[in-house]
Amino acid sequence: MNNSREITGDKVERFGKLLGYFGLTPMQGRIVAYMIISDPPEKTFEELVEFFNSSKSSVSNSLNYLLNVGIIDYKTVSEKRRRFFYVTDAFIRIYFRDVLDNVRKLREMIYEIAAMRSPDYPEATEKILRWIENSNTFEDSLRRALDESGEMDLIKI
Amino acid sequence: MNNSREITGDKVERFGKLLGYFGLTPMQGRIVAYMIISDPPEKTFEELVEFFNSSKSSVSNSLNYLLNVGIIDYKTVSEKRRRFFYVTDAFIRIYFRDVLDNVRKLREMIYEIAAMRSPDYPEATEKILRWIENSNTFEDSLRRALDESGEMDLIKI
DNA sequence: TTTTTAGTTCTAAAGTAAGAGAACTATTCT
DNA sequence: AGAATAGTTCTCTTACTTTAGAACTAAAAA
Repeated sequence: MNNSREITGDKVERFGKLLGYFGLTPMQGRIVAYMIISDPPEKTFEELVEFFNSSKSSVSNSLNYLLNVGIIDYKTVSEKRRRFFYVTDAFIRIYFRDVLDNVRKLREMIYEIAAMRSPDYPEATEKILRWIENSNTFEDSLRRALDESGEMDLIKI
Repeated sequence: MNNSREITGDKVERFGKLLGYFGLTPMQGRIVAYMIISDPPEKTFEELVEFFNSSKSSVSNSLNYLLNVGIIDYKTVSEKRRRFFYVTDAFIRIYFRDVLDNVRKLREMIYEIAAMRSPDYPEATEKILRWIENSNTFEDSLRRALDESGEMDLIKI
């Protein structure tokens, strides 16, 4: 238990880095990772600043971003002023919602382009129409997966 | 037709920017967008440098990246030295393959964390197990969608 | 009313990444 | 062999992002 802080810190860094692939900055990733890995899962502003030995501004901005997109939320305890932040259930679905949104935009754009292409290069246009089919396949299955995993929590966010 | 170059350029910028959400740099996005929008769909190095009025290094690096990940390919014409680049069919699936890969890594990491958590906060651990379920749902449907859209072209890349 | 708590906001510094420009290279043509 | 083609590779600049540090603020406590 004496070097568990080191081990935890290392895991937080590895997990935090992985979260970078999902669009979080290093500090945002670290915060989410730390909340998931350590006990208790609720952390205060001050605890985060201290654990990471980082600036308050960095933690403040990171927490506000994470709150805004719904990855974290907080609870209050009566007779206590500070907030206790924790990671929400919606975390993974938020990422997929963004992916879905991008694919929808892409499909719309490709559709627009297919419609305005000259008839001189039918093969090129056919290829584009296949992309639209592909996009539809991905959109449908993503949407189904989102529904399956319970879109309700997302809506309230 | 006199200002079609302007209109095309504008569409290329808008589409290119959208491709930025899929992880491409502005120049990579512009190149892919231009190849999709304009006729003929095959473009040479020199044409790209000229159309975008950009540096050869930027186009060279962008093309090599796009070739490496399989978003574009090229054909040669006998008795001609330069290569004719075009966007492959695999384009959208490559993006989803990356998403799938990230989700798999995330699930593995979450699983690892869930396994080593203390039993003191069962609710937190339960939440994590729900994330694993969620990840599985997304992974399965993405994998199915990838299979459906024909993984074969991807394998040859 | 003063002080403390729990942050926020502003400016600036450090670190990254994209693209430019020029020099360089390998192949082909003359 | 010399010149041209079709790029590549290197270094530098500019722009953008992330984090730090310090000053500031609103609410609660003393």
